[in-house]
Amino acid sequence: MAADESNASVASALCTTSRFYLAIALDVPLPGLFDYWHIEPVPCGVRVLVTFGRRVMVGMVCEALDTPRLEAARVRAIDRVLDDLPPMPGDWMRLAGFAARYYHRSMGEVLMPALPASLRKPAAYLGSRAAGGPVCRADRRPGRPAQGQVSSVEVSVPTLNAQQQAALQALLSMKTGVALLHGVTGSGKTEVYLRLAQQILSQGRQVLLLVPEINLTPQLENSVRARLPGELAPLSLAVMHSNLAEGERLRAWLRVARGHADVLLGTRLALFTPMPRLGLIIVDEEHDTSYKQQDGLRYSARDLAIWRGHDLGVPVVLGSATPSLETWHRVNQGAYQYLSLSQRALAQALPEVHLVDTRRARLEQGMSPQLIEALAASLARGEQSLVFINRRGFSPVLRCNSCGWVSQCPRCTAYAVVHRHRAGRHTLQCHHCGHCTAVPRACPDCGDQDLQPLGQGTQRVEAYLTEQFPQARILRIDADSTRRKGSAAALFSQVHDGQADVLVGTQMVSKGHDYARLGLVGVLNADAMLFAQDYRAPERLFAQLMQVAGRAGRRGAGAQVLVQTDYPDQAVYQSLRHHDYTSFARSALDEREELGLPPFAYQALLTAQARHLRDAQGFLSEARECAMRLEAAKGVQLYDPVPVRVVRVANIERAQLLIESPSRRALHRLLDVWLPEVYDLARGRPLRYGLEVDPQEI
DNA sequence: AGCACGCCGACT
DNA sequence: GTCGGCGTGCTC
Repeated sequence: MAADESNASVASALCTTSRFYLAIALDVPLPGLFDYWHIEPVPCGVRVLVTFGRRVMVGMVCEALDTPRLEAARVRAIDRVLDDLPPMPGDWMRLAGFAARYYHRSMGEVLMPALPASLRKPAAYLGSRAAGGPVCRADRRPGRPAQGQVSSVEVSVPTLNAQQQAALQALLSMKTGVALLHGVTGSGKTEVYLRLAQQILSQGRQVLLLVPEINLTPQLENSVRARLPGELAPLSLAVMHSNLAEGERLRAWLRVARGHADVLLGTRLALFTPMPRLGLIIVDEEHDTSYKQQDGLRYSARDLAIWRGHDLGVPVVLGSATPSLETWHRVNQGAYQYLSLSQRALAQALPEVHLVDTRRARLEQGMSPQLIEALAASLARGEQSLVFINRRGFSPVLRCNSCGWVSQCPRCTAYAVVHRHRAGRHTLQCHHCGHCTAVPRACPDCGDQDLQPLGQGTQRVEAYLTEQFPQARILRIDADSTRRKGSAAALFSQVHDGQADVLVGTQMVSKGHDYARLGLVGVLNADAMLFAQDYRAPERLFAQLMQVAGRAGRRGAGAQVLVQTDYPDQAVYQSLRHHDYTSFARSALDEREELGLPPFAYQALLTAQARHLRDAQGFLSEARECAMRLEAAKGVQLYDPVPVRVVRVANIERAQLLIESPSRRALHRLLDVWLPEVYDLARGRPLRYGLEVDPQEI
C-alpha cells in the first residue's frame, strides 16, 4: 500500500469517526462524573479503562452525553471497554445512585468500592500476568470444594413453637415492606429465617442474609447449608466477608451475580452484590453497629438494605433481641410490621440477672467477692463461665506512684495500655494509633521505680483467675489472642469442645456464638461504657449486656448473670435485670424525643483533620458561617465546631461540626447546596475533611 | 486519593 | 554537589 494512500484512509477515518460522549464514574474524591468519548456507544453499567491525569483507572459508564460538559478539546478517549462482564444491572445502578445522593458522595466513590477489588483495579487488566482478565482467571479455577457439607439426612429440623409459627405465617404472607422480628436470644429467630428463606428459594428466587460480623458465621453457615433443599440440583450458598481472599470473593460475587448461587450470606459489603433473582433480604442483629461502615463511604448496610428491598418490592426482615431505637420508632409509627418471639424456643428459663453494687464491695483485681464465689461454684458444678470485660491488654494505664506520671501515647490524646507478652517483655501500646514502646523500668519523669498498672484489661483478669483457680482451664478471647488467621476459630472450637472452664473476653465473645454449657456470665466495668461516649451509650450498653447475658443458659436452666456496677439504679441496668427491652426502649425514646435527638431528628457531621487544631476548627467555623448565609439553612441547626473526644490521633488533630434538623429533607437540601461551597473552602488548606450522614457516634 | 512538580536540609 | 522531605495543585 502506498504511503499517501494509507495516510488518506487514516484521515478519512478520523473525519468520519463520530464521538460518543460518556459520563464516567471514577473513584476519586471529586464531585461528579468525568467526560470521555468512545468511537461507538457504550451502555450504562459497563466498566472501562481510562487515563485520568497520569494514571490509568477503571471507571463505570453512568450516562451517555449528547455534548460534553467540558471543552471538547480537553475530553479524552477511553482506553478500553472492559467486556468481561455484562453491564451492571439497572437496580444495582439505582442502589449506588441512591447511596451517592444520600451520603453526598460522588457516584464513583460509591460504585467502585462496591465491586470486588480485581474488577476495579487496572492492574488486573494490564501487563502480561493479566492475560484474559480477572473474570476469566476466576472462571478457570474450580474454586474450593464446598466446605462443611452436611448431608441433609442427618439434619434434624426443629419444630416451631406457636410464636415462631405465627411469625413465619405473617412473614410468608408479606409480599413487600419491612418487618421487625423481635426475639430474645435463643427464641429461634434463625429457624424462622430458614423456613422463610426456603419458601422464597422454592419460588426460584435468591435470598440475601446479612450478618454483623463473620466470626459468627460458621455456625449460621452450617445451618443454612444443611437446610438448602434440592436433591438433584442442590441450591447453592455463597459467603462473603472482608476476610475472604480476593479470588474467593470474586468467585462468590460472580456466582451470585450470575444467579448461580441462591443464598448469599455475608457482612455489610455483601449488600452491594448484584442479585438478579433477589426475593428476600434478612438483616440479622439489625441493631449491630458493624452494619455502619466506619471508613470511606460511611453507609449503613441496614438502611440501604431497606431501600433496596423497597426499590425491588421485596420484603425485608430485620431481626434483633434489642432493636435499634430507629427501628423501634418505625414500628411504633406503624411503618414496620412487628413480630415478637418472647419465649425461648426450647423453653429454657432466661438467666437471672443480678446487679452487684460495687460501691459496697471490696474488689480484687476489679472483681467482687460475689463474682469470685459464683465462679468457684460454677467450676465445682463443671459448668463453663464467661467473664466479660470490654478492654483488652493488661491494664489501661501505667502510673508512677511517686510523681503521678501516667503512660500517655506521644502521638495521641490517649493513654498507652500495658500489654504483657509471653517472653516477659511488656509493652505500652496505643489502641488508637498502634504506637508501641517497651514498659519503662523507671518513671521517665522522676526516675522512681514504683510504677503501677491501674485498672484491668482481659490479660490481667486472665492472670488473676489463673492464680485464683489454678486447676481451671482459663481461656482469653480478644483481638490480641485471635490476631493470627484462624486462631479465633481454633479458640472457639476449644470452647465448644468443653476444653475451657472460664472464658475471659471482650465483645468478641458476645456475638453469635452459642455456648452450650455456659452457666455464669460476669460483667466487669460496664459503667465505663455508660459514661464514656454519647447519647447512644445507654442503647449500646443495653444491647451489649442483653447479648452477653443471652449467652448464658441456652441449653440448661438456672444460669445467672452478675453485672458489677456503681449505679445499679440506672434505668439501663433495671431494664436489663427484668429482661425488659420494651420499658428500656420506651424510656430511651421519651428522652430522645424530649431532647430532639434521633430518631426524632436527623443529623450529619462535618469532620476536619489537620496538624493543628486551630486549622481544623477554623475551617469548620467558616463552613458554618457559610451555611448560615444560605436560604436552605432555615430549619436546620448548626452547632459550634468542637474538638472530638480523642482530639489527637497519630499527631492529627480532629474537630467536628454537628448539623441537625427534625426534617430529613431540610437537612439534605442544605447539604446539597452547602457541600460544593465547603469543597471550595477546603481548597489549598492543610487539612482533610469528611461528611458523615446519620453518624452513630458524636 | 494519587501523582508530579518544586524548592530547602543531611549525605555519598 | 545530589537524594529526598512533604507543601500545593491538578485530574474529564
